[in-house]
Amino acid sequence: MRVVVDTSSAEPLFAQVTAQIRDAILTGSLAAGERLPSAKDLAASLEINQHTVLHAYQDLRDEGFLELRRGRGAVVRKDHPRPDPALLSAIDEVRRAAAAGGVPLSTVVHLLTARENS
Amino acid sequence: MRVVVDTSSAEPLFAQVTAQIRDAILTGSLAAGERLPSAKDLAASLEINQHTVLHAYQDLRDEGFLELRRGRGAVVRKDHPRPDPALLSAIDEVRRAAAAGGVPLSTVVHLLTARENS
DNA sequence: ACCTATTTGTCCGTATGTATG
DNA sequence: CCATACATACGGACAAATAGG
Repeated sequence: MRVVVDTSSAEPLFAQVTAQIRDAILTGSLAAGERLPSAKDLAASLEINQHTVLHAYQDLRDEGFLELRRGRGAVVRKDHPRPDPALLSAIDEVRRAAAAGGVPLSTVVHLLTARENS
Repeated sequence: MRVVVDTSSAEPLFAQVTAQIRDAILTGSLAAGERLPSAKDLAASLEINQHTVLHAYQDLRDEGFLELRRGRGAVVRKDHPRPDPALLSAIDEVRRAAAAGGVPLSTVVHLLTARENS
């Protein structure tokens, strides 16, 4: 499981971790039942605080992707959410339209994520 | 808006705050559009940490009850979730059954909330 | 246009508790 | 009994958005 963080990014560190792990699960590179590194270890390897990783883990738990247990660690749930086929095709459509219009993906990401702060 | 916390309770402080505010909203004693005290102020009046209150506020935001804005504070959303009538009647049913069987509400609460740690 | 105070958002560090193995 | 690992709480610091003067 490869995770990287960019301290200079505007995206919060915990959100970066959340997004990457969520992605790893959705793409299958993190299999159901698989155990994640402990928050302490992952934090050490990323050189960030353990709480920041725990924040990410807890968000993923709330989203239904992880099961967290004291003393045991974080495990990918077997019944974790899977992307709706309609969503996948919609994403595909966006990718095609962006490519056709010469719009860089970074712009698409910006349009997609821009919102009133929450 | 009256909130109290019990430090000796097994329920986490932030969860106590979350539950009481959620309840106040659902019962209407906290009206939509109403502004909550700042996390700092509420924390001071409860003699707990500001972060603990913020944790509660952010949970309630995630549940759709509050809108949080920097510099502005926490406001009850106009379109906050309302209890499903089916849920309310189910709760009523539980209350009747418990009363009929002489089961104390504390037992019902225990049965209802007992679960594997999350 | 500027400055200040307020308020939430994030991150770090530390400490303690609790469940697991 | 002991080590591991998540859970909660406290404290401090700084950033960013908002509101008001």
